[in-house]
Amino acid sequence: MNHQLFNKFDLTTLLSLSFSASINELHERLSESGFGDFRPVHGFMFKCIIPNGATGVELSEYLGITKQAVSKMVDYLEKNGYVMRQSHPTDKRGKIIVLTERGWLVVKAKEKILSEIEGRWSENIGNERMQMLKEDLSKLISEENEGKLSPFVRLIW
Amino acid sequence: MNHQLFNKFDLTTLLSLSFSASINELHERLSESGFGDFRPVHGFMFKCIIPNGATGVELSEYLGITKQAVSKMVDYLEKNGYVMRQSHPTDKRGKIIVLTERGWLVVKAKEKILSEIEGRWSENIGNERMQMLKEDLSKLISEENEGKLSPFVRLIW
DNA sequence: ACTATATAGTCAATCAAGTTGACTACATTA
DNA sequence: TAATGTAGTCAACTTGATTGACTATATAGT
Repeated sequence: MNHQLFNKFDLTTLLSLSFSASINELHERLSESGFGDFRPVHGFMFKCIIPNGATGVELSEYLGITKQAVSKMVDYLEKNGYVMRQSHPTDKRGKIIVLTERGWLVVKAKEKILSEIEGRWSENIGNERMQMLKEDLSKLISEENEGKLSPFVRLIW
Repeated sequence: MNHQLFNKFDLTTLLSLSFSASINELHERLSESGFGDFRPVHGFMFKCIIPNGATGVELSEYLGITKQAVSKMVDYLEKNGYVMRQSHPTDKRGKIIVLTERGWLVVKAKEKILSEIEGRWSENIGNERMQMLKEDLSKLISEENEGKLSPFVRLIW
């Protein structure tokens, strides 16, 4: 294995390529499982919807995009059967977005595939090194975000 | 430091967040240095142009996008003074895209900023751990790509 | 040599996922 | 109760992709 070939890359490039590899495989396999209409952008949103639903404004803050963009994304996901809009229990203006059964199915499928990928990578570099890797990345993220989860980027270097 | 907060995340999420953190800081600082019109998508293309230029088709294969998309991106970069189209020495159909002086300036600025970020992160987790991290990521990428550089993804999980 | 086909690049129309601004309905505060 | 704020949607626009059609030049087969 000539991973020396990649050793000249800066950390940012390595992060980009490893992230891409993971996300590519995930969505290829989701597509094979009948979730071809579920796109990479949707996954991050689901994290905020789980487990108790979320309002549009909550989602827009979590994702760092406008509420209008969220609204359109929810239109798409509702049309394709992944989520539902429910009326808010106390605020008549508000709606709560929750997962449908199909929504939960894609979440389960995602978790299964990602843990398989992570498992395979663990075999490659070893369990201890995988543990270290995750710990170190966690530290870097918490340094950057001063401990709280922050918006992400849709673009790449 | 509560990086335990992030430890529950799967590897893919950790890669996404750390990549975002890095790319966000890079482009904020490039913007402050007068390269606000240089966007994250352009960086990956530059890697292929350096050092000897590249044709449109080469770029489209490298980036995994269509040659039409490349052509439009080159229009933009040419308009903003980062690249030039030169005629191909042997193929009258072809053009070679090369960096202008301003193109080289942004590359230098990028390298400086990224190495500063990497340096700061090294102080955080330690030099040895940083070395391990890069080694492990390199291994994962070379497993996935069977040793050759492959297209990337513009989307996120 | 000549015709077939393949390739490099561009143009035009469309799409996907974001943006800003305007608006309605409901909530909250003074 | 009047003034202001907030949740969500609608419409128009932007950016970075796409597919399909086209021109000019290269290359391969006979």
